[in-house]
Amino acid sequence: MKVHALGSWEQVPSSPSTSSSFSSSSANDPKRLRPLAPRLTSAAVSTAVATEISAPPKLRKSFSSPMTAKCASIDLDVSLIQMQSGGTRWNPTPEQIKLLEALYQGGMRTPNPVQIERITMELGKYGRIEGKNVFYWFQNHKARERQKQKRSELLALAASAAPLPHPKVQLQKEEIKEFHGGSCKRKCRSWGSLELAVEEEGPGDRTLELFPLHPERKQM
Amino acid sequence: MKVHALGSWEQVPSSPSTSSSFSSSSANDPKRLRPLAPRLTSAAVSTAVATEISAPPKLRKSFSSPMTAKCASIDLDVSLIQMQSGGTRWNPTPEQIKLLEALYQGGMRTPNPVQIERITMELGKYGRIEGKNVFYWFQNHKARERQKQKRSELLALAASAAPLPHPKVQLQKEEIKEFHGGSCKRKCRSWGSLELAVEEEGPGDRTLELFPLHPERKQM
DNA sequence: GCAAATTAATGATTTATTCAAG
DNA sequence: CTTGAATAAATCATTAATTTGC
Repeated sequence: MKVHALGSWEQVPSSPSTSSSFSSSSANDPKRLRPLAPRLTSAAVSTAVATEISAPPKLRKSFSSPMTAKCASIDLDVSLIQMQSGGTRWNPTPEQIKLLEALYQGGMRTPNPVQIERITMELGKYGRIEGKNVFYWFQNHKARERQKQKRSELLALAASAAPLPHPKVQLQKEEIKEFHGGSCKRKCRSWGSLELAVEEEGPGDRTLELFPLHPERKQM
Repeated sequence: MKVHALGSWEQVPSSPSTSSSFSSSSANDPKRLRPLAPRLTSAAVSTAVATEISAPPKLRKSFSSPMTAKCASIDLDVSLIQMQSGGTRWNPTPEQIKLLEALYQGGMRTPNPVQIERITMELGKYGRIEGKNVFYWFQNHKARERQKQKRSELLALAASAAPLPHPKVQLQKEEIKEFHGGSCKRKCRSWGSLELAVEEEGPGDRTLELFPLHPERKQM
């Protein structure tokens, strides 16, 4: 068995089983393409999810342990298998989230590899999880907490120093919700026309630059 | 994919939240300050390396030393040596750079794991190199070429005193949809740039994501 | 009630910035 | 100053929530 050790990103398998990982290139080429397989129906999804949660160690074997390769040539196959087996993204269980948040609360922000491994193992008790999920969780959580902080600061600022009837502040959805005191739960589409001169819409809106040069070359 | 390994997680508390090892880590969250990275002691390094976990999103193969072309147990030693030797960063030889630039010139931007491995092997003939070096090189080169491009565009613009080449207009959701005619749903961000418009590669190309090698530097 | 349609939340990727060695 | 390395910010994409029309 070879084990390469530790090289930078490599993880050392305790058994010869894995390693390849290249496969992880989960979504390989069809990067942006809509999944060939039509989206699962909600029923199917529910079932799948439920099953998965209740029986973590079972599903998707190929996804979690592609045993092959250490040679590039095989990776392709692995990728295919992996894709077919329906690689779904990690969906944290309440227990997992609880623990992660506790750690974050405790001050953890960017756990090192050793810490990540420990956390992964601990969380593995509650459901399938990988180190990268933990890593990503901290990255995202940290970033989003920052955003929240920044926004609330802005909000406070706009509120305190607002001689203007309609402060020109770009509010985020959550803030708008907050602002309206929860009386208007959603229906964001119409929020823009409420008393607040908020013109922001859904998450799909963005500032775009016109004149795409070769849009057809991207994705398709 | 998966694996885990070495980490010995002795004594697994059933109530993780109290695990001292967890919270102990990064108690500080220096917002912007980047702590001086104290040089790791060899002992620390060994430990870190030995338990490196990494489940980097993509790239997981052992992109390590050149000399272990096919797999090997030597990787460990090389890594250690490299790290212990004062953590010198990769210093590309002229031959290596020449080849990399040739590849870039040929259109390569974000080589996939397989490609990276091949490149690493090839470049290994001229000097020590790891997959991550190749990865970083492409990332940086791409980014810096972009900066250069942007700067020169700005200069040209200032010189000609011409109006903005790409007027930014805030489109509404519906307009965006209409504008794109549904052929390209998203991914509009880089359209404004000439260079970027053509940079995309074939369907087989994948991007690699890095896993922080020494996150502990932030925390200590 | 229910299932399609919408919207919000968030996992995963990519790009921009920053740090610091040489 | 150049550039390898690393992190943060922005973005993309999928899943869960919620709403809506029947």
